[in-house]
Amino acid sequence: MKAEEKTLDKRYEPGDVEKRWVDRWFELGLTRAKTGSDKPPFCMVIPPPNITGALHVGHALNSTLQDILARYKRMKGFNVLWLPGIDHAGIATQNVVEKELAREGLDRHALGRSLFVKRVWAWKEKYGDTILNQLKRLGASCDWTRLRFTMDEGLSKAVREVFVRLYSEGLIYRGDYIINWCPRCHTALSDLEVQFEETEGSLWYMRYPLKEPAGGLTHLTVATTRPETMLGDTAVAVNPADERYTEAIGSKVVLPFVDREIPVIGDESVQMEFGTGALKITPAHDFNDFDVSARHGLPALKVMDLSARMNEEAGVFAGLDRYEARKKVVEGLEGLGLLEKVEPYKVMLGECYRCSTVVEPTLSKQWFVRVKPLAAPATEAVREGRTRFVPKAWENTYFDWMLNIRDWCISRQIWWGHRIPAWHCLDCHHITVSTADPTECEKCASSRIEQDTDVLDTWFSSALWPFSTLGWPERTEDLETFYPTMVLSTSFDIIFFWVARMVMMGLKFMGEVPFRDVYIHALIRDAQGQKMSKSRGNVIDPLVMMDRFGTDAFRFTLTALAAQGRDIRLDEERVEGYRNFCNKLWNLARFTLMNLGAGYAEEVDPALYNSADRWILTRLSVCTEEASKAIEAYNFDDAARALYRFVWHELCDWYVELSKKDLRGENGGERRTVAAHVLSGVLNDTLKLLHPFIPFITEEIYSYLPGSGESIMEESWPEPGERFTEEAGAMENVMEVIRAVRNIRTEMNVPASARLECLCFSKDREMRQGVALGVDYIKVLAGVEEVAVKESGEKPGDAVSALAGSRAGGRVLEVFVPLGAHVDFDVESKRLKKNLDKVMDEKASLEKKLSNDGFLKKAPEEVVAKEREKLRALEEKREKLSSGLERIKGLGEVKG
RNA sequence: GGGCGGUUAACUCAGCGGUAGAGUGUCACCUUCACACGGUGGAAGUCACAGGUUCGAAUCCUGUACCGCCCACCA
Repeated sequence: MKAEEKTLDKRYEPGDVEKRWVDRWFELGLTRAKTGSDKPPFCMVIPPPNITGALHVGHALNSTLQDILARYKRMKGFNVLWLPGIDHAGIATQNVVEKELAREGLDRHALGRSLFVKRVWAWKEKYGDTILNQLKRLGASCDWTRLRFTMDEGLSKAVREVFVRLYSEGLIYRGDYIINWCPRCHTALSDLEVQFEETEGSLWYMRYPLKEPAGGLTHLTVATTRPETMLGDTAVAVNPADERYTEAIGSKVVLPFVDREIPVIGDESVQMEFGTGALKITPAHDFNDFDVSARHGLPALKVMDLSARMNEEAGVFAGLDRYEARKKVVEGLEGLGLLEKVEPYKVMLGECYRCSTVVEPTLSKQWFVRVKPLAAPATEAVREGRTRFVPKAWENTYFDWMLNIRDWCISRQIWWGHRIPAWHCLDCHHITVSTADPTECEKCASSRIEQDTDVLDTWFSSALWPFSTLGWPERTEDLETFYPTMVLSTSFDIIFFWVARMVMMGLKFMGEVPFRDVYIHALIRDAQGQKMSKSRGNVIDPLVMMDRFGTDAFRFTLTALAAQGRDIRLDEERVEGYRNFCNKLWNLARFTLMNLGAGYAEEVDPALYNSADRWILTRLSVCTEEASKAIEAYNFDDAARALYRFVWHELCDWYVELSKKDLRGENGGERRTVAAHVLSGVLNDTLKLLHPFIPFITEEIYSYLPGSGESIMEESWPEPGERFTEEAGAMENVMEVIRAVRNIRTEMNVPASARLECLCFSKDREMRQGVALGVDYIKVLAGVEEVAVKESGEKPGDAVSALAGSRAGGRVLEVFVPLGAHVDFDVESKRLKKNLDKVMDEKASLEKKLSNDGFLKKAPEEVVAKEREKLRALEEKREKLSSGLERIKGLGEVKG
């Protein structure tokens, strides 16, 4: 891969380079974690993407940030294990395969369970690694040899072990409860799998006649958003404190259509102000009603089947879909004169997170995890800081949820997933729960046993991810070495689904938190701030971005935008900007390589460094420290920005320009050698610093550098080097002069051909000396032919056509440009006037401040001193400006 | 109904007690031997609004407005 004589293209073309390095890293085994390493361990588990998934920007961001950590820690000398994996994604995958079957005119019932499951496995073999390849393409430096799948053998074992242990401790139970039912997927859903959508609905006021008049009432009017559920009503509830209905409590109403007599009960949960203050109770189809009925020992009556069609209990409505039934019920009531009124009303409708079908709360026999006993230690762990959220604000979200947590419905009526390890005895109905498949009932020894048909919620296996992937329940070396993991990086929307449950399970089964830090990254929106969604058509496809701008550019964009606690608005233009940055880096490398040539030396005596060398080395040292600190604090955006600024605005804009003469050999062979050495050294370190962010281009460039190893991944992370503060400061002053002269040049329309002489004044001796050292640089970079550095107060003599004041290190530095050039007096005097006005303003406010007793007394001394110094400087500046203005006026008149 | 976050240059965002910063865009000039995916220079902001704390507030506190998210069983 070395290309001694190869000349690099002017533009960096990412395509081939990226492919080549993905393969190369794998060949070299550089991303593999070592067993029995004496390096300190650093482990992260990847949030396993769904096998049905394709890489979206969220994955791209999260994986990029984790990759930065992994690469950084590796270079820092850690034994890094970034463990990859994929999730079997129960319902999602089943849906995909069912759709495939539908295209063939089949359905899963036609196939039968075992064939269907085989079919899903086949699908997984074929398409399951799509997203993994996309992650590889993104540069994710996972240990791909340790890839895990939530349904592989080891993990399935862990799932059974956990289920059995929780069951035997009474933390898993089976029972009839009201759950969220998806009538399309035909399965129960956990609370979290239901998404609420505000929908325009109606509030129907319906009259239920009282069996016998009570307290002057002949009927009760109830308000409901779901008239069809009245068929399953088993009571009407009113608030016992509601005087309107006091006498009705204890009496009965007759339910229309079905002529069922149901009691009127008193329950404090009823809001008197809402509707009529009378609430119909449908225990089998409403969460709240279920609770009320439980308090009063009421029966529950299901009136819908698994597809949300009305069942035989619904009498004449049987067989109708719930919405048709709603229409018919309303019409029927109207016919009976029992519909009092209808009001428009906004309802929050629960929808299935997979298929958006409106969920039907249904009474059903399901398996549950009793979470309260698990939640308590999980809350405690975060409170004690054993697990830390970054940004910390998310801890409150976590606590809130833990506090109000409800039992977790873990059974799903689908076929794809971990089947529940419970066997029902057909003779004695005992349930045998076991890690190994039993052959007989553990109670009556009957061999007539059947395994429960339900599978577990996908998140059940995900909850074990941090230890199941490391080999648990075996006590493997990986488990010993890498648990607890160091960081979990994920998005806020799965704090409940996943993070909280991992903490609970980790504490329960490992006795230790699963990770030290939880980094919650930003949510990516489109350029308009809209959430990306297929229906909006505003999805930015990471693969397209990577094709068009290169993976590095895309990664760098995501990183630079990843400020903590804030959403990201992703705009293509940003990616383009960072693509340009990559190109800039590429050309910096080209320039460096072009200049290494014969004079290049590996070692150079530091005593030979000049001011520019020492300046850039100092800046590099500062940048190194900034980047390291920022990564450690998860401020990836700060790190990216610091590096961007350093590369472009310090290294390229200044050092490269400052060193050009040296590199051309115009200042002798020694200078040439030293400059080449410094430039290539700085580039080398810069590449290392950038590598975690933009791995491909840095590897590629690194491979061309003399003395480079097989991969930049094996290099150590740079430590901040020696800083030459004073000399770097002097260099900054020189740069200030250069900028000032350039400024004058442009603003005064000084033609390139004009001879420019420059006079620099300062009272400060050190500054004068510093600038004097940079005279050569000023000449070259500002295009000035003569430079003189004088003590302030000396007469500028005849060189009075113009001047510019500029601040440098809090002191005023002046640059006089002599006659000889064409000078536009009009423009110049305007500029001076403007500057003067600005200075006067600043001065006025400073004077006010300094005449303020409070300020003088309370502000720290150094602040006051600083302000005094500033005022003095301003005063000087003002004098120069006004005298300059006077002189220009005079000249203008003479000339005119 | 609770809770959280946002409001800074045309756009996207940093800054979070000492009178404003970046990138993109824009304007002018530059086909200079790393790069026009480039260079140099410029213009551009009462830091949402109103009060308060402070010698001093974009920055802290209290309200208001508008945007966005999360949670919640008023049917």
